[in-house]
Amino acid sequence: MSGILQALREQQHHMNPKEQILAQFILEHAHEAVHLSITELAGRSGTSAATVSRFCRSLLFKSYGDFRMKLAAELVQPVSAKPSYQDIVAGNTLHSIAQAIETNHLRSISDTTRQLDLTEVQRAVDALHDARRIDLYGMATSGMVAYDCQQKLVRIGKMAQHWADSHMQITSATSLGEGDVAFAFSYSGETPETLDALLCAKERGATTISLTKFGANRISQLADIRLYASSLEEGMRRGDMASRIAQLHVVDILFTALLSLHFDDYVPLLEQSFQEVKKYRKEKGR
Amino acid sequence: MSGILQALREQQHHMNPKEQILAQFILEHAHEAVHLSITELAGRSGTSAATVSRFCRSLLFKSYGDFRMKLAAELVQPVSAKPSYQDIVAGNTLHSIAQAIETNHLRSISDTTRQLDLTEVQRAVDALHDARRIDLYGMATSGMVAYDCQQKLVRIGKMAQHWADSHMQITSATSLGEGDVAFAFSYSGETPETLDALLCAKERGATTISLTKFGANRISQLADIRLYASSLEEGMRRGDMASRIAQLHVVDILFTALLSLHFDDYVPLLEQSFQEVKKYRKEKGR
DNA sequence: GATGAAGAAGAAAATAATTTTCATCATTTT
DNA sequence: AAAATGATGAAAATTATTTTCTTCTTCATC
Repeated sequence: MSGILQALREQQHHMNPKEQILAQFILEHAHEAVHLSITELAGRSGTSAATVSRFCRSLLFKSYGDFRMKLAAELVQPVSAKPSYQDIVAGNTLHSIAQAIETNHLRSISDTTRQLDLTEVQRAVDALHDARRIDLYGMATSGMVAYDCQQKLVRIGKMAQHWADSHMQITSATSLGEGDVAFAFSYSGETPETLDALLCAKERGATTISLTKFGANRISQLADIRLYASSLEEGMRRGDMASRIAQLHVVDILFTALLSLHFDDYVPLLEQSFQEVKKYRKEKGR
Repeated sequence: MSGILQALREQQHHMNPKEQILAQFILEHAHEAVHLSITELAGRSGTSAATVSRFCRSLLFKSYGDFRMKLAAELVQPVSAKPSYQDIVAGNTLHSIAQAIETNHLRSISDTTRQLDLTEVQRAVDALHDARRIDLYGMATSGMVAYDCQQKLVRIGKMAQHWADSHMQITSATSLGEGDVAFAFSYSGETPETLDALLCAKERGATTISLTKFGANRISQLADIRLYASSLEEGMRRGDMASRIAQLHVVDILFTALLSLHFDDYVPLLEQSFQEVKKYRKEKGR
């Protein structure tokens, strides 16, 4: 079980009463729900159309239609087609560990791709392309993803910075402005340091992009452009491993799209930086 | 190819002119089409909303919405149906880019798992567990992997260091000795800076581990314990993206194995570090 | 070649669906 | 207990979709 239904299950208990009822109905009758109009769904679940509409948008879908389509896409994949996420416990054999991690990573990549909103990707690509300066925020594991993204952007001549230090993140955010981009990475979407930096950047007029786990969270709520990476089930140990892979996967798609859409601008730079590294080594006597 | 798209292709030539145009557009931009409203689709395909509506109903769908949902469901392919590695060129659509990267990453993870030598993994786990100090070497993209590995090791109380700076790598390697571990990450297996550091560590008596692409290469030749991550086909552009994912995958397996085999030693530490981060934040007033 | 029948297609009207606004009610805070 | 906050549904506004109606084209027949 993954994605939308998973997010519903996790967030159900933090919802308003009627929204909980609605979430419960959808969880129990998902296959039926996707065929219902908003009014029908409201009727069947004992709520109102207004509540359903608000519900979808509070889960950060663009509309009820958007929600319904993404749910439908999620439901077509028969559960049997792919093994689901597996947790890791003490005393497993090496083989079962490798197997479980493989399953988690594969799943997390395909879930992420499936739920990727290409319109948002396009917007992110455009924002990055047009950006004067790019700031990347992320702590711990997500800091790594931010760093990876920075490396890629620098290689194509973008002015991109990542600060592992949370004070420097804020300091840097303070000097952003219109035409700049602030890109926040956070598995939970609630990391305070990352949130602060993004908020600061937004207040200065920078375009904000978020890459968080699926579902409503404070960081993506703040962002102009919202990207999501699949999350493991709540309570799963070390969910950040799969999440980090999924986030990198999204970064790869972004970067490749950026390259592909502006091939002539960037590819020569990339080639050049590769050659220069080689040349520099030769000069040192290799 | 199946269902709706197949039907469109077959029936296309028995349709009215505008419907043919519409069918053609949908066949060419299926993934885009499912995100469009009836008016948008009509606009993009050079027809009218009325035509689109009639088109859907003449194909025996209940409504445009019904058509759109079923098409969306059809476009989600099961993992098994995905092709092998794909290269990325200029001017691809976002969808094909996302698809290609997904395919590469999925493939690279399963290849890596399949070819993983669990005996070597076991040896690496033991070496890491027994290590007094662990040095991690890697440049650029592989530096990220090294950094990720360091983060994990530190969280379970290991003395692990990663230096992005090649001079510091050597400096640090110089002070290693028997009972220490030097772990080299390199996509190509030929990165001179990483090779130098590993060589230096080996000469001082440290146990050496390598994580490189498959096949003979100087770094793995030097290492006592050899791990491999799948590489994309030769000549593939930007193979380091998939390779990095594969390397992280191996790191995850290593780390999880380490945890699982010494559960009682490490898991409390991990739990503790997690709680401390939370507590520290609270004290700052959150 | 003119005439009319049949059907294709878009404009506009009608209908339906969705979102937003607004008023009400319940709950919590002061 | 009063005020403030927030949840909710009714209704209004907006938006999307379908149907109707009209025009235009094509093709068969005279």
